[in-house]
Amino acid sequence: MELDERKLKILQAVVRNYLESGEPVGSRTISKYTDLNLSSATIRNEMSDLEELNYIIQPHTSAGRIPTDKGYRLYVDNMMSEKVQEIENIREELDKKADKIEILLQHVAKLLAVNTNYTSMVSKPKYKHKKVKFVQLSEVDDTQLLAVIVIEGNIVKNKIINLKLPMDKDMVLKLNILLNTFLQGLDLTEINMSLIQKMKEQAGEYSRLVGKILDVIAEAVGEEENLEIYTSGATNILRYPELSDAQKASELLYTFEEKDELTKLINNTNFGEEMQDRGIQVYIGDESPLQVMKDCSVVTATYEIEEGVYGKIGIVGPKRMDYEKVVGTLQTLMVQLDDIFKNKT
Amino acid sequence: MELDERKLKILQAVVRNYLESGEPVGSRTISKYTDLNLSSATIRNEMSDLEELNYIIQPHTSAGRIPTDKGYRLYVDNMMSEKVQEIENIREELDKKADKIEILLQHVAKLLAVNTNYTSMVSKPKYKHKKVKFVQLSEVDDTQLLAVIVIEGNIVKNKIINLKLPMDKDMVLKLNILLNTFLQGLDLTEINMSLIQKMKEQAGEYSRLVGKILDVIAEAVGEEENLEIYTSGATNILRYPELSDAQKASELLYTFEEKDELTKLINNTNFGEEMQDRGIQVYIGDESPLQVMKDCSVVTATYEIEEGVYGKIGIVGPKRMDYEKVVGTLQTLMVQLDDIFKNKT
DNA sequence: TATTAGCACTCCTTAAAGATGAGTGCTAAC
DNA sequence: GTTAGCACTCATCTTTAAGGAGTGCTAATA
Repeated sequence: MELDERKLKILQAVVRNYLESGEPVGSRTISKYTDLNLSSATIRNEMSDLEELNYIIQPHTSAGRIPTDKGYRLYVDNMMSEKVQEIENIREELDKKADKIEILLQHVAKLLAVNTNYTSMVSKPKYKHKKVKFVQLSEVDDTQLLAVIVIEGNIVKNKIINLKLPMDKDMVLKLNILLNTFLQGLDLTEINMSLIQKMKEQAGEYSRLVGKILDVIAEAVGEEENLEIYTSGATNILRYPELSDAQKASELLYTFEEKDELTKLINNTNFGEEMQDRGIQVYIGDESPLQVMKDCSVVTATYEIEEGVYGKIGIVGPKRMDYEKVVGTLQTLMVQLDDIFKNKT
Repeated sequence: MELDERKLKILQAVVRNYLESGEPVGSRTISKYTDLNLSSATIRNEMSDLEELNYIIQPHTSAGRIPTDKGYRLYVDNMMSEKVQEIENIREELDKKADKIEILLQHVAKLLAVNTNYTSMVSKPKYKHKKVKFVQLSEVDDTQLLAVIVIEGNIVKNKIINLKLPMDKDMVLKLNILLNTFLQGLDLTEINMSLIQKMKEQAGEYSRLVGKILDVIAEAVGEEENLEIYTSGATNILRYPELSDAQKASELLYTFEEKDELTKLINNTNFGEEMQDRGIQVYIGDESPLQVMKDCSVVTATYEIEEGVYGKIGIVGPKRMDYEKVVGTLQTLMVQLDDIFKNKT
């Protein structure tokens, strides 16, 4: 059975109302709230139908209705097709901080949390198949070497290496040439055992040092792998009574504190269901990849900082989330971020 | 009026008991709990005295007693003088991660939180009057320069600088020499305008580049200034009913999420009241420098990673904190950290 | 036929009213 | 100085009742 215009409007009214109040909404409220000019009795009949169709549900007899996951879903799908455009001046805020990507992202997270009153999370972009761009050893002092590695995306890693014996200046130069000749332009998977063997041979007595440096490279690249996540506004969940009972709140907050669970969310790119614009995905209740969030809704968006290098931004809140605002904000943010990254490069 | 042995023992019993249960403790409980072999009636008389002296208090008539801040204070002071020594094998845990100081400290925070079931925080050590140890410019490619700065304490900072025109290799070399000659061994306050002027003169057409690099240095050092704080186990506060009502919990959690308030705690080194060993300080209730923590107790300890370079570790929990354990754990931890830093340098 | 008014009914929420019990203070006896 | 005993207080828990929001159904209406 298809929903006619009127049922749709009523459903929408129920959802909207519930978003604001968090209380089950009754027929009389809808009757007044909408411009349908129908009596509560008529609404009741329609609501009864909607309940039968599993879009809304009564928490108990003689209570108003609240949307089911299916109801939210319909609402979201419907709403998404409408043009949402709130050009905000988020941009200004961002420009100030656009210097270091970590700080920028942390800032983005905060901005989102403050703007929406939900919890936000931002993942650091994942560089895949990063190539080594540049390697350099320098003497800091007699017994300390500094190894600097630049990989694609201008990620710079460094490590201090302690030496037992002072090193010849010429040797440092030689090693530098050796390292760069061998490694430049290579991707981590291409640095294999036979290559390492060759390098060590050429390094002669310093073969152990070369080994160490390669370790640093591996570590540097690897570190980037286990993707970092920045969160903000975790305490916002306490604003919503339906999430803030001791048990749930505690679990949720713990998840945000520990963060490692969140990677599941970030990695869950379900291309099939992906939304049209900018990869915005909405998970409602059980749809979420995370069990702890079964009473929440999660909205994620993908941002791209350069070809093939992307990260995710997410909002976690109660099911009665203000989807319009969240999706709108995320969309604007995506545009802004795009801009910033384009102009930067 | 001085407390006699027996009163002290009773007070101690009240505190201990309350630490465990979180409930007001009655006379009968004490009568059984201690080895004083006194009837509950006697205990009642003594408790009545203790109440008059403001060491304990009744939340309401016909309830047991709970310690006042003053009572806790006496307990802590008394307990601290006793030798607490629980050599734990925290060490093992730490060694694994002792690589990057950020990771180490984060790990310390987590370890503490897990071990104590309270919330922990660790501040990154503050390097004062850091001297520039080494500066290096390298060409990454035609239009990108990499500036690396090593400052005392082996803190490495780097920044990619985009060039409009490719740069001569010789020039890079020259600039490197220039930078190092001028800057090595200098402290930030010593890099003044006249010095900068001189350097720019010598750099000729690249004076703007020198300016940029100096900016990077300033930024690098400055960044280190606003001290970072790592926290762990913030959700632990929800374990304690007296802290976990919506209002308090929310404020506390927010404080831990935002962190910037915490600097007040970290910076509050009150040398007057400092504890004998290793600068352990205990703030009970209102004694805390932070208003939000007026219902908590805070224990902080200072660690030193090298002469004059120190950071702080803190534990925040309910007033009925297991002071013995916390102080003990902190002491052990201090020893371990000392060890690690000594061996590393 | 679709809409609406009216009414009985359900069941959550809140408040009030006991019942319970832990713990005290006091007194009198040991 | 210590202790047993007992009346008394007051939070907490349980029960009960009142209130009210909202529904479903039926019958009347346009």
